Amino acid sequence: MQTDGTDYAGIEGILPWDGPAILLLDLDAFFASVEQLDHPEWRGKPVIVGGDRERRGVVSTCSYEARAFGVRSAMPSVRAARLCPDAIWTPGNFPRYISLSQKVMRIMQDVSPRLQQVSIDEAFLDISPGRFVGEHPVVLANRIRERVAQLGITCSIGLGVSKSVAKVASDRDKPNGLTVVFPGREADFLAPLPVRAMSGVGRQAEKRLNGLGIYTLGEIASADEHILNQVFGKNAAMMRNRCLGVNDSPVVTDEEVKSVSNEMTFSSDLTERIEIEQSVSMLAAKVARRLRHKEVAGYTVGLKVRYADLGTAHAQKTLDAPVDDESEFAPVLLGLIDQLWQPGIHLRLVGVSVSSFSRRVEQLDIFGGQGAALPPGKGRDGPTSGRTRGQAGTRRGKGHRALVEATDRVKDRFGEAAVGYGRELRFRERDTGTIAQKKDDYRDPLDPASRGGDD
DNA sequence: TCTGGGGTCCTAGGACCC
DNA sequence: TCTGGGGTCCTAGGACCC
Repeated sequence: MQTDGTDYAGIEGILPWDGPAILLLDLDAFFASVEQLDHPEWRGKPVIVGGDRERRGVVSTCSYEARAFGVRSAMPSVRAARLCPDAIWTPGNFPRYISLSQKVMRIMQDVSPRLQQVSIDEAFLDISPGRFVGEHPVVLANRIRERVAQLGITCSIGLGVSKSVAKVASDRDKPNGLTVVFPGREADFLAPLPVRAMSGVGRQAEKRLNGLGIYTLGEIASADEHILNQVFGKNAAMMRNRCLGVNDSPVVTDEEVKSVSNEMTFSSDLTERIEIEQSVSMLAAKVARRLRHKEVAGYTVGLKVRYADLGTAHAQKTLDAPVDDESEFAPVLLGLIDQLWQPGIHLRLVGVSVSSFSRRVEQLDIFGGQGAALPPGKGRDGPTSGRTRGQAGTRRGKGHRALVEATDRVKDRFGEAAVGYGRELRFRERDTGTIAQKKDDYRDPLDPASRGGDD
């Protein structure tokens, strides 16, 4: 156990903990650790998850053995391959990661219900002594660490009086570390650390702070107000408080999703309008399917592109009704292409998003759902009427909606590649070449004529 | 070194309304 | 007739996080 400098080992049950106790758990090199757990022959060796050593892409996660060669997350795959030529590369197994992540989250929830999952491998837990929690925070942190270890992976934990202290603490001792900052010791713990150690200080802010002669969190804490305003804008006071270690935002459970997006970088740039339209249609179908899975629909659709020079641009449009069906919003996206692209321009990435999941519909629904602006079919048709699910599709009638839902079910059972509308399928043939190869055993489960004789 | 993919939040200008 | 100011929505871009 690392602490703020005092040797607290062995006295955790004796020294009382005054005030809030927030824990941050971070799974060590999570994806790579799971791969080493599942492939014993990879243990002790450099493993890289993500990317592809020959193609455009970056490292998602790498094992500690690979880090010894200088490989890091977000590093271009080509560079990682040069630094560590003998690494084992794997594309990753996301269903497996999700399942293991859920087990970790359940372990944490056994300790306290006040869990805030930040990402697949990271979560805050409020273990303040009181209503839900009786035991000493350090005892609980150690118990969580032991139970996670029983799953075959390790985690690093930071414990302190606030989320930002816990977060910074969790980074101090990796992997498999526990760093405790006892109440009252926050300022001393944070002061000597470089500005980048604080969450919310990225490359740009670091550069500006350094330019103003500020290098440590302690210097942020004591900087002039106008200096901090210059760098952090309206967040200036919050950042100073974070650097002092005083309480910041609470642990928030059940945060709702605000947007859903998918994007794709192509192995070679897109130059033709038809290719761009096909990619937009394919991404729209993916986003729509995720929206339906989450049972949300959004008013705003967005198109994003990245040019050959890596500059990006966006265009968006807000619709009159929320959408979760690509046949409703893909045409809008196709119309946005002209704002971002002209013949002769090379695109290396295309992205599609849907956001603004709830707005005036709910407000109008409070008064009976009879607003003139609402398309037919909206109103009090059940507990989900306020959530916008299925509303966009009603304009096309029940038959279309039924087809969409049947298609979703087929994809749930047979995978994403099993079904595709014309455009989407042609695009995949062209981009990957894999669908074409698989054509021999391709069966459209919705079309009896193409069904095999195996049932 | 030549940069993925999924997100959240903030800023700032313009349109529009009162 | 040419004007203030506040509020909200929409849009585009960018910083930051994992």
